[in-house]
Amino acid sequence: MTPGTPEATDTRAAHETRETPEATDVRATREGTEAPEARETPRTPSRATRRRGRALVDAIHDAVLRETTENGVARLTMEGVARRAGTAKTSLYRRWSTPEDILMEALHGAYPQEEPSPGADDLRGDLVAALMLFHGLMEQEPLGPVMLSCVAEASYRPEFNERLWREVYEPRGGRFTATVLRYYADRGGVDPARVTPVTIDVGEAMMVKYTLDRLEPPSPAYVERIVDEVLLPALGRDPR
Amino acid sequence: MTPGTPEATDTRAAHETRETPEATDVRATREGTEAPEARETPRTPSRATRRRGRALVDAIHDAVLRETTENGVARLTMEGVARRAGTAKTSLYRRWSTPEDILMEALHGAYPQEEPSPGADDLRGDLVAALMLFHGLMEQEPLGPVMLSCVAEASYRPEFNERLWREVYEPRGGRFTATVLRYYADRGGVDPARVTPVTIDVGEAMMVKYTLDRLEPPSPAYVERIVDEVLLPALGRDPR
DNA sequence: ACTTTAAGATACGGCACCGTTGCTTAGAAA
DNA sequence: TTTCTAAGCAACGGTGCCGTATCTTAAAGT
Repeated sequence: MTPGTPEATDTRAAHETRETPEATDVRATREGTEAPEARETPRTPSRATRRRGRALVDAIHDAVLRETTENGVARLTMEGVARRAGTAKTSLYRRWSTPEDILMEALHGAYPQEEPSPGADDLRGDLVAALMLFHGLMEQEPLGPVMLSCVAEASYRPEFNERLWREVYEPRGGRFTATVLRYYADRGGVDPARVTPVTIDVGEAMMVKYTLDRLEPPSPAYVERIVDEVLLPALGRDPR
Repeated sequence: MTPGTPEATDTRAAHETRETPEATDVRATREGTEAPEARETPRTPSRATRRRGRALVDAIHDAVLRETTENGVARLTMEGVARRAGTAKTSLYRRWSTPEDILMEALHGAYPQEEPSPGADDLRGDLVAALMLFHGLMEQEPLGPVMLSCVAEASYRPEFNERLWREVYEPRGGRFTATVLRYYADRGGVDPARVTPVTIDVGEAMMVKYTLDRLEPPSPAYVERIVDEVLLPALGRDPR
């Protein structure tokens, strides 16, 4: 207990007074250092309680997602995530070795696993519902922006793209209009020959393009227009 | 053959021996420094000739585009561009203040300004031609990958997105199927009521989605399928 | 109550990039 | 040729992140 230490902040004082073998000279260095002060990322203050296990991991997942929406995948750093989560870098490195590992895990957990459940005999209604499911995904904070950023990153990093498919998309289903199209094709509501890679993709393609251009998902009315003006005609069921 | 190898130091030697007012001590420091050795970015060797004006700017434009294809917009740095262009940071700061400024200028210059020129009376052929124009854009190195990376960056940076539209897309035309659709709508080949934001966008949307998913543009055959299976039906001209 | 485990705080050397400065020198203009 | 302009080189102090190490301490397990 070296006496005479400035009382500083309570928590810090505890560390300042720790005794090391070569206490004297080392402490001299330490007293010279100033408080680091304001950084870029919001610093979550050290809390009274200390989180462990799931609670901590959840907080970190949340932090990595928010970091990504604000800075993008490419600018993710361990320090940033730690700062945002209000934890120590050490706790991150204990479980993961890169920020992207954390992101993948967070995405896997946050990605919704609902599938569209076509029913009745309402092709149009089921298509709209399927696209609205996709819509909900892109609209929901922070998942929507994060997914956009991931798509962006994936566009010039094949390994990242692969990982995204393997660790997020595929394990989580994520077939939207495809489910509906196959359902009706099997039951004669749609000509199976019309269910092609092109027609399967066109609904989501329109949603993605719209969102990339305007930086926000289309309105529900626009989603219906996609179905009426493109999807149904492509299925040979032009409403006009 | 690798640039930056020790014996390439001839040019540097000239600077080592330069005489400064306080020559002695300053040079002492310098002699202590080692050659920087291999960096991340390919270092273009200092050439015999010294480029100026357009030639230099062109080289820098080229460098920024290649940097972007490899690292993405988010990881652009002045040092990286300078290294790649084989020039000095000083020369960059003389003209631009951020790597993105350079990128915008390079894109503006590199973006093709052709417009589809619909002719004859061949709606299908003109649509395919228009999409193939777009296809050529995405396929051509380094423009395609760069545009993808820009789309990615734009997805979480509204100012960047705005700038892209203002400084690249809009001044360079870049209407593809839209031009064709309006042409035929004016001449009765297509019902004007069918030319909507949705139908105008769907061709490009499919191209973009395909490229984002697979990291390469679709084949010409696939482009034709887009026209046959989606675009024409949406225009009320289902080939079946 | 005591022990074990995991979270947290702090520091460290290293590195890449920042934006700037002082200077040399090649190329173009006079 | 000489003069002027712009390109190039090297260095600087500063910052942010890297990955690791050391030590303290709260929380969970016994």
